[in-house]
Amino acid sequence: MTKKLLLKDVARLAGVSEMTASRALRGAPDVSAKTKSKVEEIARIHGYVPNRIAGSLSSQSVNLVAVVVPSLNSFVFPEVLSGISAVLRDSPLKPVVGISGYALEEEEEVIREMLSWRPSGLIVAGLEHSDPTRRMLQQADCPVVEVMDVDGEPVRHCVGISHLDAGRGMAEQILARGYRRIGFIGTKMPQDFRARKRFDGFTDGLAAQGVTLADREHYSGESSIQTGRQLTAQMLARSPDLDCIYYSSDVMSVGGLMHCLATGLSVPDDIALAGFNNLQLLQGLPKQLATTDACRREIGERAAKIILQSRSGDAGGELVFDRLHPAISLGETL
Amino acid sequence: MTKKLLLKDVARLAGVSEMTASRALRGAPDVSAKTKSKVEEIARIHGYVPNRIAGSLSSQSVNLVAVVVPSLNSFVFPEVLSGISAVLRDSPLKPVVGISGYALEEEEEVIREMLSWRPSGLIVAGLEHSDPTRRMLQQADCPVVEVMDVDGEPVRHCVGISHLDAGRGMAEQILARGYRRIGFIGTKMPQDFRARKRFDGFTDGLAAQGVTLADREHYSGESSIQTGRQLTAQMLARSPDLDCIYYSSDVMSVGGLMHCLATGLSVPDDIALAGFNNLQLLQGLPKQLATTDACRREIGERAAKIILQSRSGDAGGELVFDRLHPAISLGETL
DNA sequence: TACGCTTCCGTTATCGCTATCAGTGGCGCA
DNA sequence: TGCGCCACTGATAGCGATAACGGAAGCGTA
Repeated sequence: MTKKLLLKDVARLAGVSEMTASRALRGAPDVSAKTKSKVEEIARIHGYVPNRIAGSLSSQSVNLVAVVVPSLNSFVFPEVLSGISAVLRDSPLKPVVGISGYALEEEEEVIREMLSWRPSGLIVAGLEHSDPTRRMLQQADCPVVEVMDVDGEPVRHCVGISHLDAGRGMAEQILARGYRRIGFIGTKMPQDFRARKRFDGFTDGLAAQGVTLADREHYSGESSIQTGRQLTAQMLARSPDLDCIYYSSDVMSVGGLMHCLATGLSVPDDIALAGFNNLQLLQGLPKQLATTDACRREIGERAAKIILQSRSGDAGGELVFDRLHPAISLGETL
Repeated sequence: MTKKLLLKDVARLAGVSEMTASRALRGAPDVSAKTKSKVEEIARIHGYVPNRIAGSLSSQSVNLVAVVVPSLNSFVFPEVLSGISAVLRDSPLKPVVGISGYALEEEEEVIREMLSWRPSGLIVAGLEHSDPTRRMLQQADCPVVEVMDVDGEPVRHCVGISHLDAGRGMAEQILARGYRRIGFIGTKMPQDFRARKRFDGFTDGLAAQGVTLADREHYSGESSIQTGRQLTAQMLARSPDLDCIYYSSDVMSVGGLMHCLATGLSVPDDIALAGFNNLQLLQGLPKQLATTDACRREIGERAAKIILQSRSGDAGGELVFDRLHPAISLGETL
């Protein structure tokens, strides 16, 4: 923990001006190879770490992309992130993650914090925001992409899938395969807008063919295999005549499958199961669970590309509204 | 996207000086209640977002704690993170996550990037670093905590468990229950130092009682249930007389369990299984898998507390070396 | 009235780096 | 020789906020 080392120290030690040292370290042009290597050498030896706060203030540019997601525990957002990282990898931009915890007020706080660092872009999950948040997004002087969902009014760019359609689509598949006594297990609605949309789409899809939900259960807190298993057990105890359960998340449907394995229920003969997301988690289970792919990685990739494009000169840049089309895989449980 | 709004604009609109506006918005003292609410009102109406880059440069303080972990996909680090977040929640500090991808060069880059933002603290997973990284950590003028592991020489503070002991402990348990034909499935060593230590501890523990590994398999890439299942199938095909497999991660042992479920092998009668981490994922499976708790959340909490403490005046602050003691749970698979 | 104290607000000087522009020396060419 | 141009380097002026101090009222007390 020696004295703080500043650019001017490096410059002095290298026998050049601050400006030249700055240019050398940033790889800016107009520095002779000899000078450059001398400065780099000095910086390396002394372990100089530039102060990006000062640098960014001066250059009015920050090489960060803010990414705001509801949670990292839920298995779903890390994959969006890796899509983003992959695209940003060979660009000067780096992603920075903020967690909103499925709460609009917290989201507002996190986004305000993020924007106060003047990032080069902002990617945020979901279309639903508090009014102040929406205003911040509108006024932000960087590209903003709302991801995951397309059912609503984006502030600016948008990449996602229709969760309404996803729910509806699964309803159709389930009905087409003859199931009629159908249950639903999902998160408490106010927290997770996309889960609500899937639910609405699902009941819509059932209603279109005159079917109504036979049972439903809403839980709060993070989804987990255990919760899925418990709620499935409860629901089947309460409504033993169900022939199919639709879950708002794969993690939960895995729990359902575990219940069936443990109690000897045959899937899908005794009970059919379907989830949502197409999590990596589903690979390797004894039965391939039915699910809808949420295009998570692709959403991340596209969002990052939008940021890169709107940055690269293209003054303004087209407003992107990217609606991806998720594929249902029936697996072996429908 | 109106013109950028600066503090001076807010000040002008509120009819006060920049300094007063700054104080009002930060909740600093020496501002009358009336003036304060007026400034806040103006700021709110116009959606002013302070520029923290300028603010931090001026005040020489940044309310961020850098957290560098190898991955977010692996199920293990999100929980460390939530421990950190929980402790930091009611402090002015906020965690910022960086991903090192199990590669020392990338870690070096990420840490350099992080430190260039002059955070109030740095938490990094693991004790193994490149030389330049180690030098940066030593010179950093903020508290530094290396977490997860205690088998080695920390640069400064350290919170974690002994993975050597964890491996050794599991070996003892396995031997105590009479297993002798033992296999190991884990990640490729150069990538994951803690997995290697568990492996070393494990073989040590076996050797202490004259047992050697009957088979072993190393994979690269992220751990997954599917990989666990495949490698288990391969290993059992190759070495059908194994009576126990130890995995370097729970995700993998779940895969092993899935293989057994699918092929009708009885656990632990035909084959015993044990993993590591005590992931939440294990809850709700048909069989409770044997594992070692890695104290992930507690590690995160303690690390964050160290940061908070060394910040709060305590000039210097004691050097903390916190060795937690993980508990083995035998579950139903040993 | 004079003096001290508190309360509140403004002026000035950075913070550490980079954009900008103004040199400086060397070289080619007329 | 003189001029222009190129390659490189340095001096100056910010970037947008805050720290530190200085001052102007308002009030109580002697």
